[in-house]
Amino acid sequence: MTTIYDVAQRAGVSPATVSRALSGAKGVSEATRQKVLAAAKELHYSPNYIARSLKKRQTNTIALIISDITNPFFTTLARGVEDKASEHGFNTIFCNTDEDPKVEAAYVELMLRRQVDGLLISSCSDGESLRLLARKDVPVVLVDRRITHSRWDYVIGDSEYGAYALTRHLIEVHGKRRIAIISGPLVLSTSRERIEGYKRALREAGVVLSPEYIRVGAYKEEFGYQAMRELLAGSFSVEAVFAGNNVIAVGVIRAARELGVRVPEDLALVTFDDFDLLSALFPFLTAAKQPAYTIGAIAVEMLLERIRGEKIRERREVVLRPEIIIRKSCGCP
Amino acid sequence: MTTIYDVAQRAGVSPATVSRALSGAKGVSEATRQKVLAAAKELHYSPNYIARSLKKRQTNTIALIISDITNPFFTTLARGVEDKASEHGFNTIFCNTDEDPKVEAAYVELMLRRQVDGLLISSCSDGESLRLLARKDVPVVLVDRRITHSRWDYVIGDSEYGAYALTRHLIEVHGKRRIAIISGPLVLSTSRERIEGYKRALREAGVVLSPEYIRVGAYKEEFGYQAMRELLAGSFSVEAVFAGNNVIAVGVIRAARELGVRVPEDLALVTFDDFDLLSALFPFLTAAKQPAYTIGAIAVEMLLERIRGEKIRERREVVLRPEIIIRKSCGCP
DNA sequence: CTGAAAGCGCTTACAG
DNA sequence: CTGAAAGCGCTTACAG
Repeated sequence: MTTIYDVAQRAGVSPATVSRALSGAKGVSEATRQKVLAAAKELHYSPNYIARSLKKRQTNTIALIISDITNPFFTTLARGVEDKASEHGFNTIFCNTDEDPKVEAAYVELMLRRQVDGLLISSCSDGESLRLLARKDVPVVLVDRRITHSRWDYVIGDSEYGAYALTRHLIEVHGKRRIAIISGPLVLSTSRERIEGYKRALREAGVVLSPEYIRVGAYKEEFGYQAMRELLAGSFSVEAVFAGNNVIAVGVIRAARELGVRVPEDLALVTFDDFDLLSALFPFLTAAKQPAYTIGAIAVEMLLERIRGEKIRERREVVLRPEIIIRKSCGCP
Repeated sequence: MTTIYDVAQRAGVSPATVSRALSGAKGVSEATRQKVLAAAKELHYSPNYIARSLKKRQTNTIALIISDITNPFFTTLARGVEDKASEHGFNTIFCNTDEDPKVEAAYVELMLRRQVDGLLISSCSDGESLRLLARKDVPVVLVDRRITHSRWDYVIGDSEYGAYALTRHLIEVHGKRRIAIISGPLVLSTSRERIEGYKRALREAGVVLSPEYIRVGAYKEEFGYQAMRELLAGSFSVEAVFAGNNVIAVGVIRAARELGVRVPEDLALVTFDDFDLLSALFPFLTAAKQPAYTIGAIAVEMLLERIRGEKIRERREVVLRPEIIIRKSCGCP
């Protein structure tokens, strides 16, 4: 491996000068710079960023901790993160927690050891596994899910609004009353806020439902499936379902299909998060589509500001309104 | 930041001993180890992996260079990579090239500077942009796309077989003859091999077509769209289309829809790569589904073997057969 | 079993 | 403008 010393020798200058010339620092004469550049080229010199990172205490790397890159919402968010980060010379390490707080905590610990300059986190807990992070002063921006009692900036979609709009649509346009919600766990802000929005729409319409209509579990396909089966098996005569997110929606559809329940004829369905490609091919699901790419891109910008050490005292809270896309699954033509 | 020196002082031993105790090396007495562990804990010591990487000349990091994480095939492949890599204590840096060789070359260069221990690459060129890599002896495993004249291991799907099976299905089961292919660029092995498979099926069936039925372009939605429009506008009376990959298929469907051409009634469609979620919800597209997750996982294992320096002389060529999933878009009930 | 010392490949005050 | 020197935080022969 050729180092800065080899280049220095070849160019007949000191390593310090090579470093300056290569980094484009000013105090270097043009002649020297050319000599160094030529030597570096001849030797196919490639600087070692690990050494630089150690010295500068900056790695130009950020971590993105999410539940699953395979979830289209996170895929798009991740792309937004990668694009914006690399635009600024940062690379991104991706971590999938599969909604397991233990895995999340382990990844956070590992990323800290790797000296990432900052972290983007969609936490699968209410911050419990992030307690060790709170003690450090490494920059963090929360994405998709906020943690109320933390001081970190966040960029999220407006869950309350999306849920409200979706539920209200079912009530007003389609005259549904018996609307169930199949929600993620209450430790997550998205779940709580979507339930709030759902409740507000019902309240405004004067609909009173048994608590059984609210199913709280996990953002997992299997939970959507189970919950839907239970709802269909019970004597609730559910007319419509609000799936807490796209993964749950998949389970809901599977359950409905198995039981011969047709969507939307027998059961109206609305959901959070869109499936981009699917919707391009088969515009079917009525959904609250969050600006996933933008969430990722904005989060990176905010993180980089913190990394640069810009003095921003207050916690920044960015809440982006989802787009309500009316298609067929709710019963619209 | 607390370092190994702080821990050493606290434990009343030398930094060398701390290093040994923490790394679990053997030559350390149990008593000393406990003292060190206790001191490390009290001080919330977190080892700096950058320093370790510099010394050990190993970063435990690999790079995954693909065209677009947003493409479901690569999303799943990436998940396979991340799972397998982290299982072995490696982290993954993701790079999206958007099929631009310049971007690819820049990423490769950058990853080398970052001292990744190895690279997984789905190259968007025929290796041109990887020329500088060929000179180094950093481990590389090609995924999804092979480069014939290189010495690197690869893990890919069997494009020739998949294309053959798909085309043959159109001919034998549906009696189609006028089958067009909308293919990616010829610099990519996947394109060439899919065209080969397509041609073999036609040849065996004694079908002779004008070269106009073969459209070569890019793995881009826009190209699928344009090519489909041209095919439909011409006097080819195309009965069926083989879309070179999933992205092209999306463009094909958009074009057909715009022109009021129904799939499969007016036009049969088969494609490479499945859309996992979409297919779970709407089983419609007949496709050659490549084992994307497995491709990623196997590629990592092979890469790690190279990184460990295991002496494997020959180039390893893993070709995984895609599953032919017959659904409705080809005309099957 | 333990420690002193060198070194991984850079950057950057400090002098001149 | 240029160089000698120190140091980033580890690991690991080499001694003892």
